[in-house]
Amino acid sequence: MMLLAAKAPITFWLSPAGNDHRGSVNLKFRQSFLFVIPSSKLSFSSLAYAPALETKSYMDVELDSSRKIVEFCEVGDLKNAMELLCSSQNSNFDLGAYCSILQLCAERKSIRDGRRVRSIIESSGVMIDGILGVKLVFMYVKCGDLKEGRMVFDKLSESKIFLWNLMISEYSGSGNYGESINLFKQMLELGIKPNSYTFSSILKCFAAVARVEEGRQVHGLICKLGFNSYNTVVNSLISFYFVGRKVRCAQKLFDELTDRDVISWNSMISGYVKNGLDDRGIEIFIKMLVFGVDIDLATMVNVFVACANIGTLLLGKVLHSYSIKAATLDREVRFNNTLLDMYSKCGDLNSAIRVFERMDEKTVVSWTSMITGYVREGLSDGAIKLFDEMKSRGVVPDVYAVTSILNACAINGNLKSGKIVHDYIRENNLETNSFVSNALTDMYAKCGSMKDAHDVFSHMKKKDVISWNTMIGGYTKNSLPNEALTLFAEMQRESKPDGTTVACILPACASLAALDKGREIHGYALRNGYSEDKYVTNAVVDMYVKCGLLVLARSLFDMIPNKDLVSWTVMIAGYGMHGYGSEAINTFNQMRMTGIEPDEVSFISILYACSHSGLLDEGWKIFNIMKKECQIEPNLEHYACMVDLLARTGNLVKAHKFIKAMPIKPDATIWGALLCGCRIHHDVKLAEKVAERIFELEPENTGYYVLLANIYAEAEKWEEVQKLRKKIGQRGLKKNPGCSWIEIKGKINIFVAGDCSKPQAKKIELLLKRLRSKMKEEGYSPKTAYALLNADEREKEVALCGHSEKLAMAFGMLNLPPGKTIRVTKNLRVCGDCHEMAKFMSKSASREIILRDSSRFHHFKDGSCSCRGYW
DNA sequence: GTAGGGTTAG
Repeated sequence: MMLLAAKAPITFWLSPAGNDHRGSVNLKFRQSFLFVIPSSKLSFSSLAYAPALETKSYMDVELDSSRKIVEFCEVGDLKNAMELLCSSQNSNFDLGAYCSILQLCAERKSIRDGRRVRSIIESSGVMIDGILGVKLVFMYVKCGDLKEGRMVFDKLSESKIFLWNLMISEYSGSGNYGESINLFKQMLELGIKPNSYTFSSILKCFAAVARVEEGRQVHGLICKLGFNSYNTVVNSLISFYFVGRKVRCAQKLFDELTDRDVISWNSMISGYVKNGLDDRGIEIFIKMLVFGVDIDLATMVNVFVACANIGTLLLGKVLHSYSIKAATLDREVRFNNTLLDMYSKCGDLNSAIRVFERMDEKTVVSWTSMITGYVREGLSDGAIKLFDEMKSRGVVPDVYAVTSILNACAINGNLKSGKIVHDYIRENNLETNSFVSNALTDMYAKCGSMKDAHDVFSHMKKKDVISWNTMIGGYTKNSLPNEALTLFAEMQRESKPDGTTVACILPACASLAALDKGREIHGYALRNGYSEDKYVTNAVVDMYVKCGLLVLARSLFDMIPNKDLVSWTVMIAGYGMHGYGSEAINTFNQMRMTGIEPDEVSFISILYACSHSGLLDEGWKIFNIMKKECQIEPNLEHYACMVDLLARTGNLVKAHKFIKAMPIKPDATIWGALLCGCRIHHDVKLAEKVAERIFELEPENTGYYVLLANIYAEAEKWEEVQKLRKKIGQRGLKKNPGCSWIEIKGKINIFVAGDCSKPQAKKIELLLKRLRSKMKEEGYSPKTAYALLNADEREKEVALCGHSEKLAMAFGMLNLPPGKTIRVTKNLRVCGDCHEMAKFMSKSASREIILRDSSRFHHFKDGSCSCRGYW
């Protein structure tokens, strides 16, 4: 006795008598037993014991062992079958034994045993072909090794239709539809006749890769070969046509099918539901009941999905009780998952919770559906709690659960929870999934942390269009339009922007008043067929409104065939911004006449429009409509509009009273609106009172200190101005620097107050000086109060000349062709002196100037401004 | 006999 190999598992030869027969190989092979003992079990005692094993002649062993292996396999005892196969090595086990054991390996998905069986067969010299080939391929594909299975399949001298079908369905199951189709074509070329199994598998493949035309040809072949009366084949055809959106073809096949089974009915319901025709799906279901067809799990799952899509809670409830009475489906986890999802989508979270709590078995899908239900109801905290509970119960979150909870954190702005989820994602390597990393980016963006968002985004190996859109939209919504535009330019080099990209980037153009860029993107949307998308059209109108092209915006708005609430709101807000209050009201009334009722946002737009046009009575009327006709409780923003309206129109005392009578606690914005009014109507006393309240509420907001300082300056109370300046300095507050910009030939030129470093600075200075002296000649005097410096008039005048909006306007005069409208945007409110100068410029140079400040638009033409003082 | 058609979430 001796060891032949030292590697695990150790194989050694043992002669029946314990003698070494190595001298005669053939003899030894026939008369020996092959032992395969794992090295860990190899010990002196087992070696010592081995020679004492009972021995028989090889013929007896072979018959006995084959029969015994089959018997072991029949009772499912793979362990003993394997032990016997391995321990009694001989070349002549019968095929039945090999087949049985390969079959069992396949059922148990034990590729290790399967491979061992294969090596034993091969070392015994038996050819792998015929039935053995079939079994071996079957074993490999069932154990998940499609590649090895294919290699064996390719070597077989001839293959029965069964194996072709097996390979086709396995490739299809692993998502490799192309290879399934290749095999199908190959078998047709070889003259192998497909059967009903082939057709039902292959139709799914043609549907999955949307090769509808080829699928139709297969339909032709089915008819030619006479398989068009097989219900399995027709059922597959029905599904195929539904996937290809050929609803009528599917219905026709169903109508002509005499031998309908439950799957035929279910296919019809599911097909209609997947084509968005939920009503038709439910109709089929009702017919099914009328015909007395027994429903099953798939029926109810489809029907609940239809109810969820329609949002018909009542029908959902009826069907819930029906299905419990008709069958015992409510123990099925899939049934309950769909059911609770239906309840939550129909807005009945409590019923969903009841279903959830009664479930014996809860899978990650059940938990995810509940989490999504909570998110849907805006209960993000509850969603986060559920997620933690799920984890503590040992349910492992998958990609869906993680994206759903990230969505909850995003909606809630809960950065802390979001970061904990991110840690979990990192630990479990889920970041490689693009859904997860897109959801992570979105969560960070919605929580306002664009740095973290960019971190996730930049580490993504594969960025899809959603990744780009999320990031660009994130920058836009976080008021970082320049970053959005830079990323958009980068995206154009690496990926193709879609309609969503356009809808995400246009607000950035709007906020920068980057008209040329906006036009370019609008053109891109038109060329690529995105201009039908309602998000795009609304964003286009909004962009033109905010870039000052109100007339164009209106004509594009008129061309929108199905205006939704957002379209109307954009237009109303547009009129408001440009000071066309009565047009805003007309549009508002038109909207209501078409049956669209305003929401909170559109009320803000219309109230804002009234206040910027001084329409006091109309504003009040709308404020009352909001409460009485639309049952919308006004929020802080609505109150702020009303205070603004009262204060602007000079009703300062009324405004003050209105604030005191508010049912909700006023914030700094409300008092700020009153403070603005105090400035317009020069009420220093009230201003001081109001400012005191504001400084308590928002001590860090520099804007209000500046506003009060302006009020003092206009009243020439220089001491007070000085005090306030000191206060600002002590608190370490810095005045937000005024900055204006103008786009020329697509390039945005930014000017900061007093900035002399710009190109053409000398020319600009000269132009402004000339204009100033001309203004003086015609009787204008500079509004030096706006200079806010306790200096002499001459110095103030110099300071005024450095205002950013003047620099930008002058730059426009110098660089735009004569007659072309000058469009300037400013980050703060326009200064009174600049406002005067713009009026003058528009007249003396006969040029329209459109100035957008942080509050509204000013159209200057022939020496007057559209704001008529309301700003 | 082994293979096929309908089944929940973002």
